[in-house]
Amino acid sequence: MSGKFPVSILKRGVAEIIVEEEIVRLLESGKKLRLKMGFDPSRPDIHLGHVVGMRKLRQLQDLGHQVVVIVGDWTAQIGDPSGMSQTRPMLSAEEVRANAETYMQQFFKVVDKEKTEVRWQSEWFGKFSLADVIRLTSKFTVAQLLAREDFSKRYAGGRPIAVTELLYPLLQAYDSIAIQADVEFGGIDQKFNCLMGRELQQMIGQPRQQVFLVPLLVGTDGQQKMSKSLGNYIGVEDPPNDMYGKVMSIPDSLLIEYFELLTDVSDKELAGFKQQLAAQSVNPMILKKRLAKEIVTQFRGGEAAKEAEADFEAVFQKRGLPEEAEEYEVKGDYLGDGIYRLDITIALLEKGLVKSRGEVKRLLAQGAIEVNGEKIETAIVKIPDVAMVQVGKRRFLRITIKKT
RNA sequence: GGAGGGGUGGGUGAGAGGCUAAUACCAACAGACUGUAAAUCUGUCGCCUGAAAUGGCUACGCAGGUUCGAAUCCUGCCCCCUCCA
Repeated sequence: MSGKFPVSILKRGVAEIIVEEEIVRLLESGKKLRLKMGFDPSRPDIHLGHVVGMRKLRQLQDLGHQVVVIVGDWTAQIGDPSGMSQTRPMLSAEEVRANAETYMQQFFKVVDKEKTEVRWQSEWFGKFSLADVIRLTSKFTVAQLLAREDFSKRYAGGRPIAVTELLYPLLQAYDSIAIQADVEFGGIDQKFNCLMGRELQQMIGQPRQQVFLVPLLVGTDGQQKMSKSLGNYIGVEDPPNDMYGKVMSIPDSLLIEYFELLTDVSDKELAGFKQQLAAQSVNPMILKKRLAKEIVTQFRGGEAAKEAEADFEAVFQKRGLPEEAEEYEVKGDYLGDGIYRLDITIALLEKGLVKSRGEVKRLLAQGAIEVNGEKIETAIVKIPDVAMVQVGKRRFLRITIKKT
């Protein structure tokens, strides 16, 4: 693990490194580094935004370094009782455990489990006394904490800042001491917290950790950072078809960024893509399909990616039908000649394709429902014993008549 | 302890007794177009009944009240925020 390492590790998909020279020195020293990554178990689902940093961890693991994941169970159980931040609900121990489990299982889709140590925050905070807490806080001033952009803005704007919020950076900083982190990873929005860790380590005489910050991935809306609560995310657990489709739904302008942060497509090839896009010599759709396939392959394997692509082509490019669809069985009135009559509303409702009867009416009025390829105007249809119902572009239901 | 501001549909945020199921924007959904679930344009966007005009129900923090009629007025309560102590 000593000596050489690919420069791209420090260049591609990196927002900021503090301090770059030091980290280079560490990497060259041959020391097995402890790479810290925190995880907030109040939200267990991993999406592509997290994957950016996870890929970095993996790259460094492949050089022989050690990942230390910290499950923030202790802070998650405290939550943020002020209710100031909805991202910090108070969780029970069981919830935390369950979340951690699903999280880790997703985490290891990218990060090498063999080279990962999982630590629980309560290992050290569980033993903390009030005196310890006060001792910890006494190392910092309010001004120091307010230096964080998020806080200073709110303070200046007269908006509330909960005391617990002020404390979180300190706790996170202490985590670095507890596990003796050499490098902490996080999104660029974690910069302040990570730097606190660095300072605190120095105060107690531990070598200061380096800080490795990755960019925040913009979500499918092309505007805001990817996050579950904004609904602009692509989850690593999303079914292949959804994952593929969601990637196809990102704005064209995000293409290069996604390739850069989420795939192993070489820098050289990337440069080519950029050029082609600029020269408009390629339809962005073609590149986006490549991207979608790459991403689905990472999480679901090549086979699933191929199928997802085939379905996408069939459904959206040829306006056809997917290979598989939800099944629904009902009785229908037999009209003779192998034709049945039934009201598809119930089926759509029960299968969750629509939210209400009102929605069915709206969709009908908009010509959005097809049965066996024909637009219908009322929910009462005459069909043979099997019918494929399509609602909009991407909702499908196969209805079969139950024979009694 | 004191002074002031506020709680409206998924979000932001108007409305200050009937014209309001509630402006606008965003999101979402649909249609058209496109080799994309990109972009763009158009439309829809509480629930239920009906083919539909219509009708019923639920909704503007909670509980009551005034009124023919309230998100809008009154009373009590709960919650949130800011500032001064």
